[in-house]
Amino acid sequence: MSKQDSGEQLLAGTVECCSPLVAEPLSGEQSADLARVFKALGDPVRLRLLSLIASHAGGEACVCDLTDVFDLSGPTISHHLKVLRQAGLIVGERRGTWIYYRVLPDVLGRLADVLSPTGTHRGVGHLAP
Amino acid sequence: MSKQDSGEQLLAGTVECCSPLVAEPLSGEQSADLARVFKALGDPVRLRLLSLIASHAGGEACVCDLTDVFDLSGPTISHHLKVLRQAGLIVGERRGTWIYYRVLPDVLGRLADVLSPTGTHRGVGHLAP
DNA sequence: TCCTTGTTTCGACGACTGTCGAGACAGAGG
DNA sequence: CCTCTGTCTCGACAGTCGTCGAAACAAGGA
Repeated sequence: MSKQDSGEQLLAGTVECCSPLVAEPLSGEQSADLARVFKALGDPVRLRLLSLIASHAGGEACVCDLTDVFDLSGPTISHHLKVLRQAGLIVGERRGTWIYYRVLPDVLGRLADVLSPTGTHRGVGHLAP
Repeated sequence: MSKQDSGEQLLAGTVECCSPLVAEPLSGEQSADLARVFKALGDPVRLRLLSLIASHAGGEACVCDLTDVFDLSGPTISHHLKVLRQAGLIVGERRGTWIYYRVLPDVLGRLADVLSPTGTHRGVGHLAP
């Protein structure tokens, strides 16, 4: 356990399948990978954390900003941040006393692609050049 | 309780918020509604069911087609279909002996919108003919 | 050095979820 | 009428999840 987390950013890589849900049946492996990310999004607190971080000035927010928004204990917020981190949706970076979290936009774009009926989600055109 | 299910298609209506996650912080209510739908998508079996239905010929599939794909009992498949139904993602219609399920494309499009970094998901212009 | 503040990890608890078998309901066809 | 097939509902069970308090770790300042 020399690293910070176990499988930190693994999921972000696996959700690279760009065929939309409605076009062809998902394989067992694809659906398992996607489900992991959707499960991370399937909690109101995590969803709000994600949007708070993403919409914060500079695209990043420190934990101290996030804790005050909810009526939840610090450890609980930390737990949700860890889940989002392990899903490859956010990354944290320590700068001095505080830790700043930032959203990895590619994964969101790919998820949007999968959900889109057409699969044509322009705006993330530069994800795999 | 004269209807088939309790809150069958309620969620489909509430997920009409089109401001993307990354643009502004989600309210508590918005995040709760979105989380319900994402939670429904947060299971590999349900994700696969959804794509099997959506990609099936004619845009619909009967339960008998879906059951054979998985190593799961009938009641379990029925349970997952109910969850997808209650999330407003699919609808079922009985025709003779079999029950056919169909995907409601609007919700998927709106979810794609929310996840998209730009929020520009064209293709949902003609959702209510 | 010690102390204070910010953040995470560790156990523990109740609540929810996925799965199953048994049984009930709905149509079709004798 | 009865029977057969397809689908759903009902309980029950193990496993997972969200939450908390206590404690540990990290960095800065007196």
